[in-house]
Amino acid sequence: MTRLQSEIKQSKPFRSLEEEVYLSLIRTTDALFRRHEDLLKTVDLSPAQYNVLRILRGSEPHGLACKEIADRMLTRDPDITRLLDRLEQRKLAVRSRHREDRRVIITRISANGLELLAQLDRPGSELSKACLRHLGKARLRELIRLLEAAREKTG
Amino acid sequence: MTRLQSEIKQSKPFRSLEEEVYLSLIRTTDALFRRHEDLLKTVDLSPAQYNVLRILRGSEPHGLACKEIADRMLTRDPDITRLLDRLEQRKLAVRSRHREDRRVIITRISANGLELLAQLDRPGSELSKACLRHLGKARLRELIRLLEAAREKTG
DNA sequence: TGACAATAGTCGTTTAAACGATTACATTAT
DNA sequence: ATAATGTAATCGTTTAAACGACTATTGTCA
Repeated sequence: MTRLQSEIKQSKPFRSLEEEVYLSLIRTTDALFRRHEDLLKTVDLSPAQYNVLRILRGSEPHGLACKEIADRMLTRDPDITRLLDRLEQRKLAVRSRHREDRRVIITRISANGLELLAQLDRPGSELSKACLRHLGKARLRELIRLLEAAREKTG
Repeated sequence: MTRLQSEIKQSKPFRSLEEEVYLSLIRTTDALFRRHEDLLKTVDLSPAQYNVLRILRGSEPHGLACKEIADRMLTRDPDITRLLDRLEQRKLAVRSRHREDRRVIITRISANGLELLAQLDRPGSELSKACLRHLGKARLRELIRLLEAAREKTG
């Protein structure tokens, strides 16, 4: 009986190693994700909003088009427009139309947005460390290698 | 420049190995998750609904209380009631009140539900394999070990 | 040039996720 | 016995996710 089996109180063995890896990935990621979500809730941000703000900070001072933001996100979002609407309403981002290609809207992070991110940098970093530091550098590096290898065939 | 950095077109290095692992987990899991979601969409099931159906199949012939279902889920769901409502409406599950403790509702998977799951077993298993088989047994086992170790401090 | 296709972003609508409050029943302690 | 506490599940409401249709602008090519 594997550890994951007992965690989810499953009596039957997994169909395959591949399936066990997939389920283990979901469970591990969800556990970490929830804790980060809790942190973000303290400032009323969703993980996707936080992700976009960090992308925008990284693209300063030029800003990015919607589609470019979508490409950079960790998880796919089907409606960037309204996500940006909410950030703009809260004055965390600013939008403006591109001069040359008037189809494009350029979004930049605002001073407020930068401030909010700055406030989250330390606790976010500490949280990841608190959850994963016990693995040690060697195993962390190995995990990164394996995850990259796992993504190879996912399109 | 790491692989994940170029995938998300990030110019700055990660703050720490722990943070890189966390982001890599999200990206890897999301990629696999999406493909499974697409499969489930063909029969109009959400991943959470599918998860519950499999839990219920595993608990046959006794069925489970709501809280027990919640405990076994891969991801936390804040409203099992309505998730089960939908399964019941579609005749994939059946609910009945516990005789001894009348607070408890026991849910069981229906014949329809079992049939639907049976129909998904093969393609689901094939999908995981298609995404991960290239790692080989040794690396799959190593990945499982590392993921279990990663979950140790996540509560 | 002018029709047609491609691209960028937005919007309408349906559905479900999330949160808190609430009901119903069981258990415990006094 | 009964009040208080705990537990199981449900429900009301707000908000956002998801999907497809739609508008606006640019690019292509006969």
